[in-house]
Amino acid sequence: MTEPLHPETEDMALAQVLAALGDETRLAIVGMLARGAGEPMTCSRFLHLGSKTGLSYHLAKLREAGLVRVRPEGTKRLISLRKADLDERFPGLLDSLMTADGSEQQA
Amino acid sequence: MTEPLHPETEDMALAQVLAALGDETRLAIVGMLARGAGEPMTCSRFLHLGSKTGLSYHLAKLREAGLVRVRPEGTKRLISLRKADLDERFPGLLDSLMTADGSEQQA
DNA sequence: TCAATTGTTCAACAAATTTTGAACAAAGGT
DNA sequence: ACCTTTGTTCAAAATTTGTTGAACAATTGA
Repeated sequence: MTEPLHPETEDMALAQVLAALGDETRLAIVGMLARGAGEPMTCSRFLHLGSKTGLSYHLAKLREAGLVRVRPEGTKRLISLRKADLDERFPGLLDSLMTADGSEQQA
Repeated sequence: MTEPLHPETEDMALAQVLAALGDETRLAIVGMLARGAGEPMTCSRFLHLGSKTGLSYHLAKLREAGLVRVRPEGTKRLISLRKADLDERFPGLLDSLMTADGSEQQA
């Protein structure tokens, strides 16, 4: 099992980030992480959103786009939102997304 | 030829908007419109981005997501960014996207 | 009326994405 | 050593997305 690869902050591509977010499952994952006050979550926290295999796939998409960081910790993987990096690369984007996402939850 | 359909502002779905933007061609179209100071553009203005048919497809995606308004004018179609509607529905999103897109152009 | 301009629609195709299940890998606990 | 937990990898199948070219529709101008 090889170390998970993450793009450098400056290598994040806008279209790739938006494509990664343009999926209900992945948007829900990011929403949970954003509401989680920066605390990393294990993959199993997202199991209600899909199958084990499906989540592995979606989390890889998010990681490759630069949205999340994955840190192996024993047999688990700790997933965290790359908030500081995203704010640096795309100022204001994450905040506006979370505001928008929050207003959708109500409806 | 039936009138183009547009979602109401409150019916715009975040994931659909992001999916529409998660494509280089469509992101380029929106970028041009955003830099165009609100002036509507005809489809032919985007011809350097792809074929006539392809643009028709991509513009429909943008229209269905709520990003652009399409107004038939004679034999042409005037395309405009729904900036006010987007700012109302997703405050700050468009601005952060255009800032980010601008900073990508340089690289 | 005829031709040119502007853009859409359709069907076929190609390509990328997503889902599924089985098998595997690494670490921890007993 | 064995079993459990946690998550990945692989290949196949299903689905969605994007592209192409031919035909069409509406408007404009000569």
